[in-house]
Amino acid sequence: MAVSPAVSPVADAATSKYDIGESMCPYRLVLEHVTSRWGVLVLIELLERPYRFSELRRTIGRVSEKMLTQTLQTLERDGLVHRDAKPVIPPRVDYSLTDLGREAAEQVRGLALWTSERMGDVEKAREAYDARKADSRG
Amino acid sequence: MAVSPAVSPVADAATSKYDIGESMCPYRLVLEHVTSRWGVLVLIELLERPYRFSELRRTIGRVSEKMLTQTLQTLERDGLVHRDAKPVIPPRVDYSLTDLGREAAEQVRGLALWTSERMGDVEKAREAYDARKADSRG
DNA sequence: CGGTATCCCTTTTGATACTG
DNA sequence: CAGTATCAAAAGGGATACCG
Repeated sequence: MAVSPAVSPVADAATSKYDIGESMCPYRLVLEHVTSRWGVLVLIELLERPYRFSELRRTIGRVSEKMLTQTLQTLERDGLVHRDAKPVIPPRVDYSLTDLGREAAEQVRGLALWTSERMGDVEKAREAYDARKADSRG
Repeated sequence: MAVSPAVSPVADAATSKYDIGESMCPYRLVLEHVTSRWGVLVLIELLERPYRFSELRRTIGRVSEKMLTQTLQTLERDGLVHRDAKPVIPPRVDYSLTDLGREAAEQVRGLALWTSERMGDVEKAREAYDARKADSRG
């Protein structure tokens, strides 16, 4: 790749008509990083303890190498995750939360915890909603 | 549309090779709804007060009608948002949080608040990261 | 092992036009 | 006003191959 993206490690798209990405308030961007599909899970797992790359991959499950790499790099760039690459063979890289990352992860965990606690209520609401819909359609 | 989607108000894609969507644990789904790009913003705004559809649209800014509709319907189905459609002409629809939605919104607001407070630290981390990268590339 | 580079399909999002 | 329908663009995400 010629020019440094410097924005996010998304490698593919070389062309983008307009870069909404960085032009939106930067605060929204961080929020999207920590609430991203894999960001949420990575932060919560790392709250438990440090993890190696493939250990994290196994724990989260069904995440591709590419997405995990991308997620970790984004979080590292935001200063939430610390990457510790040991110069050994075979390579060993440990990921852990920074102090900043721990704060973020705790917020995220709060949300995740609330979700699992209230899951039952949500499912009941969904059933009621679907029943109302089915009813109104005859 | 022939068959009822009943899953999510995503209208377009009639075909999907495999439905990962609903096969993942339902808890993850709720989490994705409340942390979704527009879900976060809708919940936070509604925490302030009830809003009408287009009022919400203007307040959030740069959200398409389609996405706002979709987001609101998803949150309504999950029992987080209450939709009050008055049978008047022109139509008037007010959206507000349910008790469950208020709890969710408070969690989300906590995260958003943290993000805006720590934004400075994140930006410093990014600069440091980019500098390290630029440096290591010569 | 821990990545990076590509290719290509899927899902999401937005613009636009239209309806009750 | 508050949506729905449709289409095209963009982003997300996975499979594979390869490198240090």
